[in-house]
Amino acid sequence: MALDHALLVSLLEKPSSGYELARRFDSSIGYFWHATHQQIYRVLARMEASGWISGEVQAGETAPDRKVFSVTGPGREELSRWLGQPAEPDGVRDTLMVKLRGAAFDDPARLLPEFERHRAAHADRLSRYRAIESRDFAGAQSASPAMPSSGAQGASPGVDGRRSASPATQSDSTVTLERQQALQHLVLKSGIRYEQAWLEWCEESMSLLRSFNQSQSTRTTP
Amino acid sequence: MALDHALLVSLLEKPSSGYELARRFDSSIGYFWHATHQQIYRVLARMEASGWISGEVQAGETAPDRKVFSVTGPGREELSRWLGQPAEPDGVRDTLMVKLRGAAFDDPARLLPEFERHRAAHADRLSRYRAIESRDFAGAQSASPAMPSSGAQGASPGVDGRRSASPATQSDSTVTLERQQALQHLVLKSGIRYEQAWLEWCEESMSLLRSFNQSQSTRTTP
DNA sequence: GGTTGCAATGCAACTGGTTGCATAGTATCC
DNA sequence: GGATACTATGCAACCAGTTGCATTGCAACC
Repeated sequence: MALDHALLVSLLEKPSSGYELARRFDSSIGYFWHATHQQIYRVLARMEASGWISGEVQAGETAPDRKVFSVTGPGREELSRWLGQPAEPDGVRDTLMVKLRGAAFDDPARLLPEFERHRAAHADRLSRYRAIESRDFAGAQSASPAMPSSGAQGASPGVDGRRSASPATQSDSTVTLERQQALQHLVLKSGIRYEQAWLEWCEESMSLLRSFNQSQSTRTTP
Repeated sequence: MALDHALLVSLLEKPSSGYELARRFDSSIGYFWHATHQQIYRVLARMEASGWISGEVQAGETAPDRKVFSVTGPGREELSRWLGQPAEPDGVRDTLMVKLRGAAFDDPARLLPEFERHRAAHADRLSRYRAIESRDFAGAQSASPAMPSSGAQGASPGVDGRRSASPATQSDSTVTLERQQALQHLVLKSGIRYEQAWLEWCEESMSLLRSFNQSQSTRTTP
């Protein structure tokens, strides 16, 4: 499984409590790997048991206690091992595709509201990515071709771009910040490309669905 | 869950046995929704129990017996209900992203072989999609911008494009073939766009990784 | 001073998905 | 005629992921 390793990476970038990680997974890393707090707590417990991470309880004076985890030597080794190990490309799983094909046996135009919603959600993600990019990776922006890009420029949440990495607390420090940044930028750019492609496709799909709506709008329910 | 509905759609497109579905899920539908034969058999059993599908055993004379399932009235209703119901956009889950971020704490160049493999896999998918498109949707091809697009033009497997749909056996037949085809084409186009975007991003990533390789190649293992 | 709300952690039960194994017939290869 | 491979189905055990609920502590609201 890769949640373990996603958490290891996250903890290397910044030692954190379970709660913090869960919030981080709602933004930054969570854009390409999601997990609930439940799952995170369980995996953290497991990893602590196997010695990959160690937790230290910080008694909060003005806040509840929190258990902050950081990666141990064995944890780093495990990560390194995992990195070197080949893995199958992950398949895509998009429910909308199933719905599209299913719509052939129903009224396709009924899907329009659903597409509308998804378009909004993806447009929102895209604009958040762009905001992060211009905040944390200014100077090397992704090219942005002419795109509709509706509203939604809400302030991006606590994403850990530039300011995240623990300064040099980590014992060995070959970990140059530039390197880390460049890699994080790549990940972000993948998200941007993905959302762009998705939105273009969405526009195309919606036109088609609309055209169905106008011509033959038979069958409301079988 | 959506596997149930993916199977319903698949069975509407063509009544099939579990085995057949499993093979279909290795190609066509499986490009955007994967499942093992185990899972498929289990879900089929469950759906038969709830009356969404009904199976008929065909004693094979020259081959082993097979149980062919087709969608019932209640099954169609369930599909229709599901189609009308809003769903959250599915999140992306790509292990490579985790690895990229993790690579900052290891030697990033070690990821190159992995990227090479993934590039090959994605390039392969893309060319299979294109093959299907020109076979089944000739005349309305996707625009193909200048792309490296390595070799691998292997014959596409038994994907159900044009020839799939059961002619008019289905009781009601408002289901025009053109409509079904257009929707299937959309799904395919989404796959094409996705793979294109992925490959472009992959090239960019590999250049960066290579540049790391040349400059500072410190740290082989921590 | 009770209510609402958020930070922080966790248990328990369930569902979805994976892995490993078992079986049985048919076809083909050498 | 025995080995190998593919069609076709399924059980059992396990692991990953989700959902629902419970608790404690602090802060702020009115």
